[in-house]
Amino acid sequence: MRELPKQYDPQQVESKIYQQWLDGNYFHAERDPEKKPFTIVIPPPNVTGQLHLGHAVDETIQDVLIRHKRMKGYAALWVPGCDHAGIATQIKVEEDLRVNEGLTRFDLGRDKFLDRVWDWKNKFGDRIVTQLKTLGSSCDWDRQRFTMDEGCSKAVREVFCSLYEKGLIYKGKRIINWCPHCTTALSDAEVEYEEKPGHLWHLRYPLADGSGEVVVATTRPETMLGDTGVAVNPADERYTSIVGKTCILPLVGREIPIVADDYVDMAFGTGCVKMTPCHDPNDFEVGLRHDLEQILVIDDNGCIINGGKYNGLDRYEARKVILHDLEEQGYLVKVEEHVHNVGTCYRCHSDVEPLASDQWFVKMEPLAKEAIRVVEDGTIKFVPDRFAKTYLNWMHNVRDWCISRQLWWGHQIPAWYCADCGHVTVSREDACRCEKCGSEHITRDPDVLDTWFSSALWPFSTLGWPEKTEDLEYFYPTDVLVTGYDIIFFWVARMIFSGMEHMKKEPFKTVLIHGLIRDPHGKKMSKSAGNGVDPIEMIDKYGADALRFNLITGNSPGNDMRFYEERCEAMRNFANKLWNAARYVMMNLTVEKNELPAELKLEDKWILSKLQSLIAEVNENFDKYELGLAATKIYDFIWDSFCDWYIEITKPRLREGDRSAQQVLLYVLTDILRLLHPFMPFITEEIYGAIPHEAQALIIDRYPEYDAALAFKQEEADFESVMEAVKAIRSRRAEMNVPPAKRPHITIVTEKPDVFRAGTMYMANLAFAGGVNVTGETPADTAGMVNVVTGDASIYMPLAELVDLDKERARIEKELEKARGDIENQQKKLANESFVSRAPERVVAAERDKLAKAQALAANLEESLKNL
RNA sequence: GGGAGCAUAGCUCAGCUGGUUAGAGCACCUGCCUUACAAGCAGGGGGCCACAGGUUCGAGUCCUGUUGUUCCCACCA
Repeated sequence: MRELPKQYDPQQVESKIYQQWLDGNYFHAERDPEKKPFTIVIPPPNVTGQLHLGHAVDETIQDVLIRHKRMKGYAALWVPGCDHAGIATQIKVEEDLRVNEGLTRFDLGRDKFLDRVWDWKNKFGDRIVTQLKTLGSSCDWDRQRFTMDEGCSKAVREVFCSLYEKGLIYKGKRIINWCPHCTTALSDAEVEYEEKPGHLWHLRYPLADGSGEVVVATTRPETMLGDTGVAVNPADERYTSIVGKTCILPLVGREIPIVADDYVDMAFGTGCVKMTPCHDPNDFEVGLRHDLEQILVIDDNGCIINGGKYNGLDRYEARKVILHDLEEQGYLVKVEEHVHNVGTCYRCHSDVEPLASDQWFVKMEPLAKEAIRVVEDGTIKFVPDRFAKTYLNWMHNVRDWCISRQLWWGHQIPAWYCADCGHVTVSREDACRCEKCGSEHITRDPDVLDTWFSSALWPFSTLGWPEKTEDLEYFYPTDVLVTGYDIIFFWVARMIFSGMEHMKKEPFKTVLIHGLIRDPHGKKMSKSAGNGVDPIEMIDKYGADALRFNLITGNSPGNDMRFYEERCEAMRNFANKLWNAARYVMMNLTVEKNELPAELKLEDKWILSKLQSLIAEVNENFDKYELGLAATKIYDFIWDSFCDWYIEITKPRLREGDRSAQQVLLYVLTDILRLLHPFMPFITEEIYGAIPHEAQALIIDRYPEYDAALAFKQEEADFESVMEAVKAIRSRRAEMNVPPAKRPHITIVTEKPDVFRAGTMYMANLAFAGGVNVTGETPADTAGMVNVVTGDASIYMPLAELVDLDKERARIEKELEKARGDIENQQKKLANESFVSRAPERVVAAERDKLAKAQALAANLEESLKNL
């Protein structure tokens, strides 16, 4: 046993405790045939990123789950690791190059640039790991992985080749989303749409035969340079006569056909649509149906090409010039205000340019089938389940996944092109010759794969796949995946179909979704808005336990929450409260073993019984992933039941050296530490180490289970009668401004004298009594005494000099009136035949109790009034 | 256009399968440095649970609609 300092100092404790856990190797999960496995893989944070509050919530939830299961006796494995984060990391390194050396990646060349990125990764890769440790994460660091380590890279290669062989990966020319700033293709999921005010320009295209004109409406006039047709709806009678004719594209002079296609909405604009097959997905499709020419007019950097005098202009610059020219030459009919959705890059928020490009795709339809099935049939559950709908809706409408990225940082696509025969060799080993013609004139595809391609394999690649490892055998499928709702499409969906395709087994059984952390005004936290809160700063200030408790409580599953620093402070106070409660118990401790005494007093049974209810509820909450509720209940029990009542009650017993009180205090405190440990691991471990304990460390101690032998329902109710009396006395004294030093001898009149006699010892402390007399009969002379009444007791206090008789009478009458009202309500309710017959028995019984109590209270009040 | 969430005390939010008197933190008022804790203790004020219907013996909780608000998805130029 050690002395504990008066104030809890997380700074001193946390790093020390974390080191103890590491030294004890407690985070390491062994495959144990005697134990059930419980596995979580971490959503890998960006390797060069920094911990933000979003991570903090995510990791805290996972750590709570892992610690709980570990204490429950599972082989609990939490696999940590980082993501190489293709675009994000490459952009950072390029930016660094540009600022410090004035160079681009092309100046360095691919190999040298990649060396730089690896340097960067090695320099900053530890930062986020260190930060995870600060938070208390009990990851199995022996199993730490990286999406570009050897094993994960092998998994990526295997998956690519296997999908290619099955015909589920193909290369083709499609309209893809292109970010001109990141100069790479993006998947549909990586485009964020923003509503922006714009214009609808109506342009005049003269018919080639001089018989008239068509007017088309567009939001992007610069794309007209790539127009190769005009489309109208076949059912649109206004235009039937011109279908098949041609018109002349203004400024360019190209003769383009007018075609009829169902795609066109007759009601929108003029009903005539200009077709730009290379820069609009719909036009692309229409173009294929009508064999329209494809002319790419915007290049990788967002500048005009194949556009004559406009070549080289930025797309928005070109828009101005082209509009000017159109107007000048009389082709601009009118301009309307028009709000429309503009796709932006999720990394840099530049406007995405749709353009036709040769890219690699994953064919989604066959893969989606299984991914839909396992969620629909409940093999994989979403918590809260409404997110299953979000997921299914997306999966049902999913389109092929563009997986090639024009970057250097990532898994390079294992495809080689033959210069001689044109064959594409896709291979698990690096190819030196064309597999078809044997030519050595082959070049590797320079592109890399989408970052999410490798993270999609994370649940099994981290366990050793494609090797058949024992870890994979034992720990897969994983149990819970914890993540924010914002990456369901990016990651969760892709892990599910990947798991089903390559493992033939779901990657996890439960997807636990949480909301986003917002600032106190409800705004999204971001670096650019400058409203981000650094979790490390909060940990320095209030301790990791306080931050964790803040993040885990006060919100409901799947909903966003606002971050208030004051709540960290409140949780720090809670930690301190626990600290001092423990300190107090220890100061009075002479017993050396945690065991309950042979004889329990009323209040002992009360707290033990309350503890059992808590244990049962917390375990239930855990089963339903209601972590916030569990945490709140533990908080309430510690602060209210344990500190404010039980500790206060046992003070006189401790003063007298009562060992049984010590034993109960130690017993309850120990269970409290166990219950709270997953949420506040540091302080609980620290206290545990200072009191008599059996396990080597709290982290591997058992989690409390409900013990029916310690549930004393009758005593619990009895003691609450005493509590009620205490509260009533305190309340009266406060109303009357009785100074604390004034301690009258009180008389308790009750029909349960045994119950109240058991409480006389601590009445002095709790209710400021100079002495207590418990009797069955009202004292003979109660004149001028202050009388406080509860359902089970009528208490008399000789405070005559402080009493204003009129006020007193008015107060009692008011209470009486309320009691009578209650009685009337209860009687009415119980007289209702359908209530008595239909409501469950316990509810009816409760109503009867309530009636009896109100009646007793009323009787006591009447008596009180009479004696005034 | 489709879908989802939210609306409860001055503020931010809990309230788990419908069941006593709707809770917490912060803020506010009163009294206390009572030998674990002033990062504390005791007491207190403050709520037509958005609105309108419905189901039920009973609705903050379930259903329908309305209003407000936030978000996601979608190829209307």
